[in-house]
Amino acid sequence: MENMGDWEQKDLVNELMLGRELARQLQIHLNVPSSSPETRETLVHEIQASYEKALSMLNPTGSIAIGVSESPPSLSGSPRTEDSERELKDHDLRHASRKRKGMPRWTRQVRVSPGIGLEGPLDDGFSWRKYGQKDILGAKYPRGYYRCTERIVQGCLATKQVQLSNEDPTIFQITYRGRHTCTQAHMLSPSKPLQNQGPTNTVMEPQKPQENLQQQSQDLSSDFLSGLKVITEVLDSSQQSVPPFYFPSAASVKADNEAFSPYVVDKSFIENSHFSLSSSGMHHYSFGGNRNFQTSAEAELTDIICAATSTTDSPTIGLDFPFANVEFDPNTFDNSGFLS
DNA sequence: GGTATTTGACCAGT
DNA sequence: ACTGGTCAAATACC
Repeated sequence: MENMGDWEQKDLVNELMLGRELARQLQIHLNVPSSSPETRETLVHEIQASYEKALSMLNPTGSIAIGVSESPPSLSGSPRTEDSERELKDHDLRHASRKRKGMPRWTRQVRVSPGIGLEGPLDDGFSWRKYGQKDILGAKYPRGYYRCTERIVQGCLATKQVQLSNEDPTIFQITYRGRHTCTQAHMLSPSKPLQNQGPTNTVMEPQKPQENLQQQSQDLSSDFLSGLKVITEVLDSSQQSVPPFYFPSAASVKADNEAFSPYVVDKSFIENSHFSLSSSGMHHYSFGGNRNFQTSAEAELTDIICAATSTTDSPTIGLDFPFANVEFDPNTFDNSGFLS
């Protein structure tokens, strides 16, 4: 058994190494004329984020991590989450524990500004399928459960939960769990996110440099940003306290949407603004509606916080698997668009 | 008809 | 026993 100190130190080292690697990448990009300014900027921000994380580790009172703290780190000392997932997958997804206790998870909060239209956390480029919604004790709004659409085909166990903040309905709390093991993860590249996008939609620009930033800072490991687009419906402020809230599940929402409130997420938009990956030609999802809402370009999307929490050993974002062992996996960076 | 979502029930962890 | 997470049948949508 290892003591906490060891874990912290390990995470700190990982974070610092990550920063070093990012700096290295930046250097490479600086020497490559074809490298886009956005990429460089992203790297810079990533480096900063990495240092901030490292500092926050040294200073527990730091405000970076908000955690969704979950179960304590694995006592075995080895990052077994991924292995556990694979085991489950290998055995039988259906019979696997319904509560994936050992899954790493991190939360991201996204603010949507009513009246402006908004958007959310963007596209992570992953396709998600809603498999449940539940009222949570103490929460005003239900929580929506989404899983990677590649789950069945590729056994990808990544899932995410979306819920409106109790205190501030303008904030979406998105919790990612598990790592993407599907091909989507390998195809994503923040630097060129919308490759498959057909018509350009001005509605939302899924990948602004800043967003890349956010993404990378949250999950360097790539996979996760999840893609939601949240659109704020234009309603009167009086309605902000809002009634029923539903999550965007991709599509269906339409009918009910009308009924709900300030935030509508609706698949119908997809047509206007979509993101998606499509290696497999799956669906494009986006949350948000497009009816009376204003869209994203002006939307004030604020990624307020992102925190990563690993149930097992790495409490920091981006250190989740690949970095947990203090090894950089080129693919990881590749996924993040750091490498060509 | 195929695919995605909804929703009540079931199961596991605390 | 309670709560959160997932399953799966029913339903809706394209």
